[in-house]
Amino acid sequence: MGRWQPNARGRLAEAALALYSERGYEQTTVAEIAGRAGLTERTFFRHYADKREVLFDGSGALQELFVDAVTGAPRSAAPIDALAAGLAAICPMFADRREHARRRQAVVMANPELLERELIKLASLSATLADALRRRGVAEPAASLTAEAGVAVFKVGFERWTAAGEERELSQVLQESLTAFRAVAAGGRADSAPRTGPAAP
Amino acid sequence: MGRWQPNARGRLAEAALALYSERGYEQTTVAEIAGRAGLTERTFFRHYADKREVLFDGSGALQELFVDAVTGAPRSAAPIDALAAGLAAICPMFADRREHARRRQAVVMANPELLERELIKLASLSATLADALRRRGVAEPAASLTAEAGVAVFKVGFERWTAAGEERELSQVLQESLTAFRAVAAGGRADSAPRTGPAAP
DNA sequence: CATGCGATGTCAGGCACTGCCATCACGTAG
DNA sequence: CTACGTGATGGCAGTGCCTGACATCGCATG
Repeated sequence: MGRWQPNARGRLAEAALALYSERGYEQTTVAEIAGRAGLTERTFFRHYADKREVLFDGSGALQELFVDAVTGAPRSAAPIDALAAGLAAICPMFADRREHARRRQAVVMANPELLERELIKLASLSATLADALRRRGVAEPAASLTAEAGVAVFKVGFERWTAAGEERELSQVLQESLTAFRAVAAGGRADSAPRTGPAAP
Repeated sequence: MGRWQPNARGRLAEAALALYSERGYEQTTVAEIAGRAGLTERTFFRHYADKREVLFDGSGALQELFVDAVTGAPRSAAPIDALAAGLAAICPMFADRREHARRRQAVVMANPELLERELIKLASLSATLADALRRRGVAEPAASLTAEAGVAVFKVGFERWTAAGEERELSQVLQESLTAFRAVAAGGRADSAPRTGPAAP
């Protein structure tokens, strides 16, 4: 047996989520997280850059899956359809993890500092997606706008999935969000009433 | 004459932008900002909640302008057109302020902590816009997605405006971004080539 | 056994931010 | 004119996040 217990990183992440849930993010000190994981504060900061990052371990893998799927979509696919392929690719990552996602989502939404970190992760995803789209030949500002749209669909869909019942699959909710988005952008009223005239900025 | 120099808040904001530009955000201490404004560190924190907030004084007014215009759009206007009215309403706020916007933009983009704050301000704007749209009768998830789209158009357009020459007006750039966005969401290739088949998530 | 290496611990310190109390000019009641 | 309340500020101590420098310890390799 080694000198140290295995998986220190994972133990820190577990301890942090548990303590943030139990007593709140601000009321939890890094020393307490480290202590619960059987480590010291200094070691916590060797594994995670700061007190927030400990909740965002999987964001790199998510971004990689999403972007690779967009890059690998058929050359004939329109930008919005390449995005759809990316959304489909990340769904397996959350299979059997809805309960974990719910707990994490509750903690993040309850703390502005954590929400800020979540948002910059999504912005990083958006920037990388825009880059992938440009390599597919999409011009600006269409590439950036498409990427932002994809992230918006993911964000809204993911939130609805965590709030939904067990019978609704993530892939299904994301597909619905994408469909609703297409309708809105096309100028639909989204409330079954007829429309009349547009306005210009 | 009063005991204190007037406009302490504004002096702090000016000093902060100047120091963040000159020597960088991380290399600037709050005590230095306060000193440059002829005040103390303690007083800085009475005017601004933290070291980042000092760069976001106008965000409340921006949000108010945007949301009020969406709320006040004709009942007959589709959601996306109400958004266009909001985008038009905020343009005067930046008249003759492009140079200030450029300096601030450069500082914010160069520092992840400041970018996080910028993103949460935009998220707050998005949430308030979604609320305004729901009050107009727009259902979910269309309301949230439309709001996210509006913020995306503003973000992308604003960045392009700060990077553009003096002859391009903000209202013009925002209108172009909105048009590009509509095209992308409709499934356009955005690169003048014909499209073939879509994909589903 | 000697040596290097990797993960951890220990310690000192800077800086962001907060709570508490003091200060001081100004306005106003008496 | 004096006394008192008020609002913006200063001073100071304290907590917690985060970092740099150095020490420790088990393991692998020679």
